[in-house]
Amino acid sequence: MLNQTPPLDRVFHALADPSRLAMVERLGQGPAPVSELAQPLSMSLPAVLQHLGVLEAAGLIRSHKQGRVRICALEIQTLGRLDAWLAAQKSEWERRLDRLGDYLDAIARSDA
Amino acid sequence: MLNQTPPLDRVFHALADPSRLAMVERLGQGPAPVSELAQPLSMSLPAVLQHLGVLEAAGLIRSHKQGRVRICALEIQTLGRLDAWLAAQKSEWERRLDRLGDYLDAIARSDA
DNA sequence: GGAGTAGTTAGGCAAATGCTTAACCAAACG
DNA sequence: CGTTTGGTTAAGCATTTGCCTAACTACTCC
Repeated sequence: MLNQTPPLDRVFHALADPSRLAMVERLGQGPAPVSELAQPLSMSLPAVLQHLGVLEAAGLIRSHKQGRVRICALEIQTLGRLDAWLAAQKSEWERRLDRLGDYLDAIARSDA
Repeated sequence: MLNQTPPLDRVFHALADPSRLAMVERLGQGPAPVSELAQPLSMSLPAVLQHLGVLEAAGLIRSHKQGRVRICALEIQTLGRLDAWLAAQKSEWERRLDRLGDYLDAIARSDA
C-alpha cells in the first residue's frame, strides 16, 4: 500500500529494463505467480524479486501472498498515468501544428 | 542518423531521469538551443550534453548545429512508439475485461 | 584579430544498478 | 514428520550512470 504517487521518471525507470518490461507485458494478460514470471528470464530468483520490487515501488504492479505463492498483478492505472503524460505532449505538439497551420494560412491569404 | 531503432527499454530509460524528462517536455513546445534547455537545470553543461546524448540515442530528439548554436528538436514518432506500446497493453487488458464480462454474463444467464 | 560565447571532449569519482551466492523461512505434499 | 517447492533476505561484486572539472574547438561580434 503506497502512501504516495511515485514520480513519473521512476515509472519510466521501472520500464527501462528488458526483463521488467517483459514481466509487465506478461501481467497485462492476467495475474501470475513469481515463478511463472521468472521462468522466461535467465536469472536468479532473488534478481527477479528485486525487479518485481522496482515495479511495485513504481506502482506498476501489486502482489499478494497465497499460501507460499506470491501472485503479481498489473496496476493498469499507472500505465494510464503514462498515457496521460503522452497525451499531454501530443496535445502540446498538435497545438504547435495548429499554430503552424494558421501561420501558413495567413501567408497564403496575404499572397492571394 | 540512426541506422536502427532503439529498443523500447532504452526509450523508457531515456525518460527515467527528471532532467531529461523536463527537457523532452520543453521540446514539446518547439525546438530549443542547448543553452536554453540547460538553463533551468542546476548542472554543468557537459552533464546536460550527456543527457541530450542519451535522448538522441533513444531517438527521442534530434539536433543540428546552426553556427555555434546546437538546436534540439523532439522526435514525436518515438513518443508514438510508447503510445503504441501502451495501446497494446490496454487492448490486451480490455480483452481480459471482455472475457470477464462474458463470463459474468454466462453466470447471470444460467442463474435466470 | 582578439575577446566573448556556445558547445565539445576527456578523464575522474561516487552512487546506483543489476546481477550473484548462501542461508533462511514458510507452505504444501506424501 | 521429513522432503520438496516457492519465495525471502543479506551480503557482495562488476558495471553503469550521472554528475564533476579542465582543456579545447568553433563561431560571433566589435
